[in-house]
Amino acid sequence: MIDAHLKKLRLRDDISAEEERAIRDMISEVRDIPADRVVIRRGQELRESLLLIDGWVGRTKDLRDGGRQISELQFAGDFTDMHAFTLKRLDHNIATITPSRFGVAQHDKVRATLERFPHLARVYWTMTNIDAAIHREWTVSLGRRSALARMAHLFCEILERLKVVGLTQGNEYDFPLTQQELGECLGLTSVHVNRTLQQLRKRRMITVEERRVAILDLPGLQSLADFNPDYLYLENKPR
Amino acid sequence: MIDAHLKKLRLRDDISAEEERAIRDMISEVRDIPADRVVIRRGQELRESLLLIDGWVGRTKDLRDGGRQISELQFAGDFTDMHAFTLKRLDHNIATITPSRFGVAQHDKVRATLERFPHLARVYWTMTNIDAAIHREWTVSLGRRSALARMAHLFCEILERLKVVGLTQGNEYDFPLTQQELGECLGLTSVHVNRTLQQLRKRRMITVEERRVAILDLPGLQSLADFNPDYLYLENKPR
DNA sequence: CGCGGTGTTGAGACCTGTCAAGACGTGTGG
DNA sequence: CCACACGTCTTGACAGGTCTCAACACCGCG
Repeated sequence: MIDAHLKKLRLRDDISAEEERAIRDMISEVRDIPADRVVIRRGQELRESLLLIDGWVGRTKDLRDGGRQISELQFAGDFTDMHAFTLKRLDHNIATITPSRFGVAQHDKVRATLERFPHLARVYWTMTNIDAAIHREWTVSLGRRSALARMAHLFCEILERLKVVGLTQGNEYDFPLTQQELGECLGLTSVHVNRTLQQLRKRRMITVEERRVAILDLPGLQSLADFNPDYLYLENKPR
Repeated sequence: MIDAHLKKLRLRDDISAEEERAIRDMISEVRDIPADRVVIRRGQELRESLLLIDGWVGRTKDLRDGGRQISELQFAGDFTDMHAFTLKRLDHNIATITPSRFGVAQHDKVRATLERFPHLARVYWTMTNIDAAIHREWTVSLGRRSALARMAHLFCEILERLKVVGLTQGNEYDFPLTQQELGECLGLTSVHVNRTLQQLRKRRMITVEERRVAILDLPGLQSLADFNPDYLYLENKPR
């Protein structure tokens, strides 16, 4: 059930059998949430963190004018709010995009586990640092890349991240976002998302249909996006 | 010398005298770097982290077309690359904006200290999580706010962060960025930065002169920016 | 069968970028 | 001490990318 999570961790560092047991023991409960729900609300005091077992989830912030910005997408295997273990409340919402299943880890239990296994503390610290790295790359996208390159970049990122947890088939993956939501990731209106998608299709780089993305020309897409996967830290090192 | 750093930590959690000694012991050396230098280069293997003692520094990423995006600013008291302790290399550069002084912490020493004081591990984890929160807020700025609101927001953020370490005088602070560099933070060209600054001046919200910012109408600026300091976690809680 | 959400298209407006030129201050070398 | 180069700030004219508003097609679902 948390296999995707272990895959994600083990891509970055070795996890012993004992540590694996400790991780499994942290999850006390499973919770299913429908699509389009705010699971964690900004500011709320938190005593538990949620491990995403299945579904797509986003970190979102609402704006005064009714708009919304998604600052990161999350997939199976991601601890959506491990940072709440230290922050105690979040500065953003956690909102489901699809129906999702979460494992619940009580902070008391997390704390005991991480004090017993300082190495695991470093591993989870690494994971939140990778989240920050993803944020930085989005900052670059939003600040400096054109709508077209920005969108190409996002499709490249999602491919790499889903690969880690075995959710790709070749260069294809399920893609449940509406054009509206895609725009909320990219800082674009849904109208412009629509036109930009058409450009990617016309260039025969991707197809998007039936909630599924197929990347036809990955090198071309990566080059268009100026995509360099270094920021995802897809490498096993002792942490 | 690391007083600003301790102020920053103690704003978020209590640090015992023993922990303070351990922190001081982590710093083995002081290093002075001139302005406009890349201190840490993307990808470089790191065995130490740098605590900024004095000066202004930015996390930067270079683009194919010669452009540059700054994804975060850092001031005295900030550990510029504590995340390298777990990541082992960075996905971005650390570049000085002004001449800067750093304290050096060897990772071996950091590791021993944090294993001895698990509470300090959580405190530093908290700090990197706050960096991530700042990244998210910049994502919102770049994705959804106008040039004017984005700039107003940055001036509000800098005021709050400098206040923590005692580098403000009322609502004024030294501000060493060129308009070019300010544009690299905000995803704007220097030409547009110039025009946007003029708007802020015309509205009598700020003055910027002689490398110094004075905020004349803080409530107005915050409202224009839709600024909410929650994301800076300016509160003392046990971590 | 009607309704709401989603995707698509068009026309026009507006924000921001591009290119270019000049003013100003500062540091450097002759 | 002057001449000059250089970086920074400023301004203007224009281009272009993205947004806004609007309308319509399509589809799943109650």
